[in-house]
Amino acid sequence: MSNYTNISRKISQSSVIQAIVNYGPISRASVAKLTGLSKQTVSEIVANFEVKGWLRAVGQTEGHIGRRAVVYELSPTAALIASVDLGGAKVRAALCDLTGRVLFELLEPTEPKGGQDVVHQISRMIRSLVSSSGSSYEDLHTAVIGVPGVPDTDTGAILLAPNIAGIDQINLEGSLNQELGIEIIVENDVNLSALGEHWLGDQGEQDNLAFLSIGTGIGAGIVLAGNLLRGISGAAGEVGFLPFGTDPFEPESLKSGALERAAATYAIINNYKQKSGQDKTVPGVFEAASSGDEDAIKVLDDVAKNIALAILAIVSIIDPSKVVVGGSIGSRPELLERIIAHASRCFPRQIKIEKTKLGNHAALAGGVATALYNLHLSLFAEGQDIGTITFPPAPSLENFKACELS
Amino acid sequence: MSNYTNISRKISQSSVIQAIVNYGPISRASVAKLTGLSKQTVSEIVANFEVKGWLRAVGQTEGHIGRRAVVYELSPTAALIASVDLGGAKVRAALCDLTGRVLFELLEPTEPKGGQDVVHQISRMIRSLVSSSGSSYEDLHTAVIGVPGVPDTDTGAILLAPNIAGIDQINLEGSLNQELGIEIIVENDVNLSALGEHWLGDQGEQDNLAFLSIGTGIGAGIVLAGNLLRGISGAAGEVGFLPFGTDPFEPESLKSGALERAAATYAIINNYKQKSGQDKTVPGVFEAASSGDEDAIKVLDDVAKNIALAILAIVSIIDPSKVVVGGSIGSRPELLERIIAHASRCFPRQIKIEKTKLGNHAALAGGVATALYNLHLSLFAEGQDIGTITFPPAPSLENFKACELS
DNA sequence: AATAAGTTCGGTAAGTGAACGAATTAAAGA
DNA sequence: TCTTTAATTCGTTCACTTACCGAACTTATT
Repeated sequence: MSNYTNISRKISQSSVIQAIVNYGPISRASVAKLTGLSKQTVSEIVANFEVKGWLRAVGQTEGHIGRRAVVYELSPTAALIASVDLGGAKVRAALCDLTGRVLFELLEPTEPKGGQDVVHQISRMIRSLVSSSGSSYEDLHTAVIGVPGVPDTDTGAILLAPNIAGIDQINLEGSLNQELGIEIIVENDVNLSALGEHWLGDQGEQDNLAFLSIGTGIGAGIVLAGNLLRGISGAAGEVGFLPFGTDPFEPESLKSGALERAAATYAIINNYKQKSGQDKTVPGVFEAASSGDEDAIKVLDDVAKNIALAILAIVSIIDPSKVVVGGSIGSRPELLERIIAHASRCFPRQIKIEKTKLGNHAALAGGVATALYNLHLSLFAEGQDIGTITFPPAPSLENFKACELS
Repeated sequence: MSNYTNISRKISQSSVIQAIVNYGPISRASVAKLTGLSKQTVSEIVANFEVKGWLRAVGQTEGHIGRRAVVYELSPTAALIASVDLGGAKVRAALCDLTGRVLFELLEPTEPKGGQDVVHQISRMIRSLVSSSGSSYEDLHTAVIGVPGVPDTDTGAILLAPNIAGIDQINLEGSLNQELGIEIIVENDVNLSALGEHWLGDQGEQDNLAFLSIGTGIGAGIVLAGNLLRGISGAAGEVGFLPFGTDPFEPESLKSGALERAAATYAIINNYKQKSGQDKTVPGVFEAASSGDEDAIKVLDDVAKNIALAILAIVSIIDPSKVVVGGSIGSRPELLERIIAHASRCFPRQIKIEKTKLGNHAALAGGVATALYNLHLSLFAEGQDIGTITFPPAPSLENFKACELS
């Protein structure tokens, strides 16, 4: 209740947990040294958490002079979290433990009826994951849902997601919360991808990154000071509207965005048809380019040039540590090469442009990071924003690539 | 020393001061309600600060049921701060009290010899301001210096400031600290202007703003979540390199920036000469345009169009609550009109574009905000980043326009 | 014997709730 | 109209709780 009673304890608890999470199995004495707390305080806090099941003793040190130390770690199965990547074509869901390790993963085609049917599909998948894991459903704490659109925080609807029918007509967060009875966090998939790349990429080194997704549409997720940049109306990273590639003053650009008209799926198909007269899919154009088709090469080079300009704009304005490029089109290495070549010719400093490390698992990983962050905040700091909560350390990259279904 | 001993008190102290600063003369009982602390705790903290001279009783409530309350306020003269705007042509310096009120202001031409001579000039101006105020020099706590370049945090030199000779060869912060014996904060002037506009503009409503300065060069200051966005190499807001107006792939654009080549002082003079064959200053071109000179109108319209595209890029990427335009060129109302007209034709949402409210006092006001923030942090939270420190409320706008020398 | 881990004990800082005294206004009654 | 009483708020005092630390001590190793 009181201001005082808790805040000091919360800070101490939080730093103890941070130390244990970050420095693996560790003795209470070492935690005391790391945190600056006294040995008794650490012992008391650890004892409390051990009783509640969040921490467990896992062994003893050996080989050092002096008494052996009992080492503790976060009890991984004390809670479960679910991360779901809801796409226009596929739903990907993962069940993870408290350390972020993926226990089980599921991939299904998205329920074509959309709307409430998708809600049922997601909750069915999550329940099925929990039962395969053999855990109690009670242990499931949070689910993060990545969506290809803009979540409206007031209504819970997902706006600007043309690929999922009726998703702008329902309260996704509310419905899922009702069906699953756990905390639900809904976030844009590109934003989650940015967090995922940041979490598994260079967390600790830099707290700063831009993720550029190029596929059916173009969007960017921006991580600043470890947090997502959302903007005043949730539209930060709407780089599809950057004025490159097509005339931004044309009425058409006001609808779909000048850059999106010049560098996403539709543009590649269209531009190739205009040049060559042939109908080809996006992979088809890439294939044609690699076998020497001049028209295809020109089309892709134009895309690369416009993406390079977009990256230049991002870098000029926010100066991130690096730009990670992903999405079905963006992860093509032959495109990335060209992007880097163009970008290096129009910016005075070196820009770090990299391919996504996580591929189509980026949003899923970002969801796990978000859920873990949230869970740590609510469990160990009890909602107090202490300002020093960091993401728990990321598990290995491979962890998120176990399920290599397209 | 201990983690515990201080942090709780610091948080309490900080919230008490915040309440008093934000809610003007206020009784201890009200502070207790606002902060959630108990009355005794508040009394104790207020008593401590009153002894030290930071707070003072200023009267009693009257007319309400119940016992009269003694109301307290921040003692304005308990400390002084200085804000200096070091420009290529002029040095502007202001002395302010703890509430941010400007006590005295000075304006001088910048010492043309540059380097260490500028250091002497600044410290002489600050000392002279303090003696005119009749205060003791001991009361001066912090000076913030706004500079037209990038402060190098390692060496203390100011990079990319061609208008002040030798300023990249000296340690500005170190030298001033040695001459004045107080804390010195050196910051880019556009960044300070952004903070200033934010502080006096819509602080409280939105914690989010972009300031675009167009003059000899082009730069932007970006405030996100109430803080300056600096970027990984301190280059956030380097919008002069945005690829608009001239070909970004030309080698010349790598030096001075594509947009800067198309929309700053030099571009206006040059483009007008190319079109008309005549040499005119920037004010000359503006005058010609207003009296119907077609060439001048075209030149300025091109500038406006390119600025509009830059604003579009900023808005697409960071989605600020508004974009404030300033600088010697940017504050021209006839230009702003055109910028707004162009911008509204190429972005789907309404963009709030406004003229600077503070004019050439923006950087000065930003310096005051920075100094106050810093002072509050060090005095009342004793350096602990509690995460909830906000800027003290801004005084009236007019406060910063007292001295209307150009 | 030296060293480190972990516990026990006494003491301090900070903060709370409840009770109380002080000061004031509003309203009821003479 | 004047006086008394009730209601209300401000601010302090007091007893108690929580959280933490340092030092001394026990335990278990090399």
